[in-house]
Amino acid sequence: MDKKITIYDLAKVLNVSPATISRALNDHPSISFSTKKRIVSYAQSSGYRINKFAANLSKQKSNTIGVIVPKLNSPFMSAALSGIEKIANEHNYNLIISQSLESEQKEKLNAKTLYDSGVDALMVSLAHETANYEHFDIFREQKIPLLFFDRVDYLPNCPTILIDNKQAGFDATEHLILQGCKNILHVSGYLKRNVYSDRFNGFKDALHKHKIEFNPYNLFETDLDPQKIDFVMDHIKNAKESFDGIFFANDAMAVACIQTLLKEGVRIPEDIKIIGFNNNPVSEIIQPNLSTVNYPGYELGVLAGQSIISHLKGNINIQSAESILLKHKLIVRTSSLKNNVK
Amino acid sequence: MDKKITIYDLAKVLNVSPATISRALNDHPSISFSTKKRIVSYAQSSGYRINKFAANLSKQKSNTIGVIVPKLNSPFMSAALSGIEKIANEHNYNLIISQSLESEQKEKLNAKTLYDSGVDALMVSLAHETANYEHFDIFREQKIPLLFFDRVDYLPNCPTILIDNKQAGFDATEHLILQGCKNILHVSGYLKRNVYSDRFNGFKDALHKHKIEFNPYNLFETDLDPQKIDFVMDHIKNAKESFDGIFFANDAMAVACIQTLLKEGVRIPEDIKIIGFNNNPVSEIIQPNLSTVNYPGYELGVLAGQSIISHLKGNINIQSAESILLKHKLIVRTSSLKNNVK
DNA sequence: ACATATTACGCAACCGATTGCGTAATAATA
DNA sequence: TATTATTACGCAATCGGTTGCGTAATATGT
Repeated sequence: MDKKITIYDLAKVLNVSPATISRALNDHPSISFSTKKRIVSYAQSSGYRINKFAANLSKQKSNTIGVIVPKLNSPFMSAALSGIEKIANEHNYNLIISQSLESEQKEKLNAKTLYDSGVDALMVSLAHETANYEHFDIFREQKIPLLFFDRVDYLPNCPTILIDNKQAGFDATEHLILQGCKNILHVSGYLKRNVYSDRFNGFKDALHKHKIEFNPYNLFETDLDPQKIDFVMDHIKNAKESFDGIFFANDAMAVACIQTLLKEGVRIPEDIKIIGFNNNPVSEIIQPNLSTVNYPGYELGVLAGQSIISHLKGNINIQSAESILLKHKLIVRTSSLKNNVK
Repeated sequence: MDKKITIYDLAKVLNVSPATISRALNDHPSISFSTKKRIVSYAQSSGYRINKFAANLSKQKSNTIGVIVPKLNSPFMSAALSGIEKIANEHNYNLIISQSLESEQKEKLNAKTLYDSGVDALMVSLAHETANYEHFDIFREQKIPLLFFDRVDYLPNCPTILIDNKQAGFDATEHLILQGCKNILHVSGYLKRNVYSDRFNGFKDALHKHKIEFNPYNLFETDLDPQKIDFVMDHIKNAKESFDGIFFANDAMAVACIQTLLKEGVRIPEDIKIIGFNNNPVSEIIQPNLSTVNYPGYELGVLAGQSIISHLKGNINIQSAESILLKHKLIVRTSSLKNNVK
């Protein structure tokens, strides 16, 4: 119905210049209170809406933050995104979310698109595949804040937000050892990614601390797709010395394994003790309840959001350019317990 | 380092007008093939990047789709968003995602913000609270495509994408009846929302078809927060005639209930048969496995994305302005079976 | 060879808000 | 009262593409 109304229309009606309108609407100090009120109230009643396209062009910023994640639909990632969105929303930033679907090429394309879209900042959780980081150069050249969360790498001046995966891997492994495990299998994700290599390193450290030898067959690298649990099962069955404990790099895989093992008559935790990672909702449902490591997705998202916002608002203290490590927490349930007591 | 380079810079170097640059880069037919090639290749090598702010302003469109959902972090919603993102991405649209957190006020604010941001279309899944729809008027006035998915209402010319909740509710209920249930409780969400009222109506229809009387205590309205399972338990215990079947409007609540009932010594499905809704991953994990209704989130997202894109591209056949009902599917597992056989 | 059609591009207005600089009007100071 | 400082606003350039209209150059038709 009504045509779009601009500050020029307002200016004409109110007998002031468009500049005054713009300043009044932005609460600029050099406009008197009375005209400010007059302008603002008329703008309201007339149904004026700012044209962000024009504002963005002249200010060269968009109040938009870009996010690239591997997949939207995982409990962890959607929790993280939820936290990010909450903070962004509170600070009047829009969130453009895109998925790399674990493909480096898509990640590169998304980065280009988001750059072209003029995002004021970019938050990334890396795809499994991603091996080089040239697609982020342009952001760094243009001084567009760039932050990594969860699946990170360490580029100069790029904050990272994640938990201490190495320590968490250590804790999980040591827990199994303290429950009596002597021959532990670690089912890992792609070791190229920090989150998995760190967990693996924690795993090795724990073995080392407790003078348990690490053999290549104690590690099984996967894509963590529970559909492919059979590969893991084969590895377990073909072990020279049967495993008495398994540390999974995520819960989904652990759950799939528990179900398969139970079906085959293996007792958990009596025969094999199992611990997962992430504290996925299913870990509390599966019988026996799955021990795991809590990975606070929502809180991580909130912190990541706050960090990027404070960058954008210019509160760049030295700290905020550093890594933030969130506290993880070992959650011991029955799947890993020596004496199956509550 | 390098300043931003514009089409004016290119024009100067290549001795053509900015208009020609623009047309060449947009593959406009009135530019000869040879100059097109010259311009495009030079633009490439010079590192030129379009300024979308300017392009958006002059074209008055942004290649951006806005999405408002109640919560990002639910298995269903993140699956739907994943599907939407995939389609949008394939068609070079950006997705701005925001959460209403079940608050009507936030939904209104988000709608305003997205409008101001100049989204080319809006996709909405309504908050529990939302009772009036004025915040969408501006979209309809400006002919900005508006689509509802899952939690919908029927505004003129607004496509809706969802499953046939009434039929699904009917199927779930009839299944319980056919398994021998005579006194079924329906634990519903807020009945203001279509998805829940439809399921409830299906519930009633099934009772009616099988000549089972419906009493007010056969319905229990909740916010479906599994934390508040105690209210449901109270209702169950205080029933005059004890229930022999429960139809939950979502799986999370059903699972919480199963766990509580089992703890109290109630046998499932022998004493009470239970069916959920959504086919949440936990439904396959819980013991006994939870019967449920499959609600294909990802597919729904894909369809919603395709529908909105086809609107935007102008392929507006009459069909695409209509509702789309996806196929649901009853998934029978052990939690509802008369004879507990596989 | 002359009229007409087509091709290939340039001109300049336009999208709508922002902002540095300048200045008239009013207030404060000497 | 004359002078300086403040206040409150207007002017006009700017952000960087897009696009309707006009036209010179070349091609086509008779």
